[in-house]
Amino acid sequence: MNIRLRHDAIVRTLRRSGTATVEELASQVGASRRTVLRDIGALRDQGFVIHSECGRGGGVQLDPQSVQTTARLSVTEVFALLVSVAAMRAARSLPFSGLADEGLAKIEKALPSDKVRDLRRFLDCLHVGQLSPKQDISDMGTIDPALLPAFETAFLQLQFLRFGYRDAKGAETSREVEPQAMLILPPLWYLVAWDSSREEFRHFRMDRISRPEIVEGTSFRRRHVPFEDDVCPFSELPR
Amino acid sequence: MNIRLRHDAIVRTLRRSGTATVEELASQVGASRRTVLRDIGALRDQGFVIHSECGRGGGVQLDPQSVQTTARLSVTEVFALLVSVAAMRAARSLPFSGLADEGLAKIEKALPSDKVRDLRRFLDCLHVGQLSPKQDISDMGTIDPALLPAFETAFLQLQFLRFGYRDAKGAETSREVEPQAMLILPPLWYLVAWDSSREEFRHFRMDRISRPEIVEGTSFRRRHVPFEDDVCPFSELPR
DNA sequence: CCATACGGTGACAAAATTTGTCACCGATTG
DNA sequence: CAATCGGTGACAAATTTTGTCACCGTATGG
Repeated sequence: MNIRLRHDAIVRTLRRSGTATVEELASQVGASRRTVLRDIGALRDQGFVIHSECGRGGGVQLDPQSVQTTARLSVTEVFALLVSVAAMRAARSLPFSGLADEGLAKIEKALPSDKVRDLRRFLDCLHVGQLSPKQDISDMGTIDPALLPAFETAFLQLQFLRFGYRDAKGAETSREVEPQAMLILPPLWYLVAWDSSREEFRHFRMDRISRPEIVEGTSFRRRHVPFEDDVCPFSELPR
Repeated sequence: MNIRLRHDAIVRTLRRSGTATVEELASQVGASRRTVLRDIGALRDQGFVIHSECGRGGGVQLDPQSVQTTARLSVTEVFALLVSVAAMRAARSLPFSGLADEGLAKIEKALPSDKVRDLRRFLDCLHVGQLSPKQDISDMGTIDPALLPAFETAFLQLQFLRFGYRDAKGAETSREVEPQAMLILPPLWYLVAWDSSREEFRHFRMDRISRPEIVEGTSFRRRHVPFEDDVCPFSELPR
C-alpha cells in the first residue's frame, strides 16, 4: 500500500474510532508497528495533533480541536480551483451548488462531461501572483461582479470579448481581444488577452474595464501565455 | 529531488517555455533523459496532454487546450476546503475576497493566525457524504443562506445554538445544542449536534431548522463525531 | 513490587521502488 | 545519408521504505 494512502487510512481510522492502539492501526492498514509509528511521526510533522497515552487502555488519538482536515494541502492547483469556483459562484450566485464529492476525481465522474471541460478551461485561465507573507488576505482586491458573466462566457465559449478600457491617462478606448487568462496580483486583477490586430499579448487592469460583452459568432484558440517566472511577476503591467 | 517536485518542475518549465526537448528538461530538473521520459509518461497518465515531435526542432509541449491545472487533485481535504470556503463566502457575501495564494501554506502565513484557526475549525465541521457517480452535481442541494451567519458563529465561537426544529411529523420544537459538524448527503444537509441534555448526538435536517441563534455566554468543546464509515453513511437519519 | 500493556527510538538488514545506463527502434529534417 | 529527437526494454545501481529486533520509559492492575 502506498504511503500516502496509508496516512489517509490512519487518519480516517483515528477520526472514526476516536482512539486506537498502534498495533490495531498496524493490522488495520496492513503494515508493521514500526511503520505506523513512523507514519504517526510524519503526520505530526504535517501538522496533525495526535495525542498518545502509555499503559493499559492507552493508544493514539487525533485531537478533535486541531487541524485534521487541512494538513497536507499545498498545491497551486488547489488555490486556482478555489478562486475559480468562487468566481463561478459569484457570477452565477448559486450558493452551495456546483460542488460535490470528496475528490475532484469523483466530482468529474458526477459532472456532465461538458461541465468538466468548462471547469478545466476556467481553471486554466486563472493565475495568482505572489503575496507577501505580511499582506492580509482581505487585501486580495475585488472586481465588479457585474463584469463576470461576460468574462465567464468569453473564457468558456472561447469567444472574443469587447469592452471599454480607460488607460492610465484616463483616455477611453474600445478593445476587442481574445481573453486568455486572468492574473491576480493582489490587490490588482488583470485580464491577459491576445490582441489579434497587434499580434501580441496585452494586460488590462480589470478595474478599468467597462461594459464587457462577447462578440457573437467569433471564436479563438487558447495560446501559451508567456509567464516570466513560476508565479508570473510581470515586469510591465499597467499601474 | 522528489518525484513529485520534479513533475511540478517539468510542468512549470513546459508551461513557461511552451516547448522543450527531453534533454533540456533533464538538465533543467537534474535527472536523466530516461527519467524525464518516465515522468512524462506519468504526467500523461495523470491527464496532462503532452504533444511530442521527433526530429530536428522537435520536443515535447503541453497542450494549451488541455487540463494542466487540475490534474493530480484528489484529496478529501480539497473538497472540504471548497465547500467551506463556499459556505463562508455565501455567508458573508464577499465575492472574491478571503482567498490568496497558491497554497494553503502561504495562505496561512498571510492570514492572521486567528483566521487560520477559524478556517481550520470550520473545515473540521464539514463532512460530505457519498455521491453516486450518476448523480448530477447540481443536485447537491442548498440551504437557506439566511441560516448561515448564526451557524458560522456557533461553529467558530463554539457557542450553543438555539433553533426551532420541525420534525418529520410536522411538530415544532425548540432545541439548544452544541453544533459539532455539518454533514452533506446530497441533496440533504444535516447538522450533527450534541444534545447535552440527552447526552447523545442528534442529526437535524438543515431545511427543517428555523430561526437559529447563538446562545450568548455559552461555550462547549469539540467532540469526536462518530462516523460509521469513511464517508459517513448514517443508518438512521431523519427523512 | 511485579507483570503487562503501551508509546517511542535506534540500528540494521531486507524489500521495494526509483533512477541511470545502454542498446536500439522509428520518425523527421536538412 | 547523417543527425536529431521521442520512445521502449532490460538490467544493474542507487535510494527509499519497510520490517525485525532490542530496548527504554511510563502507566495500570494485582
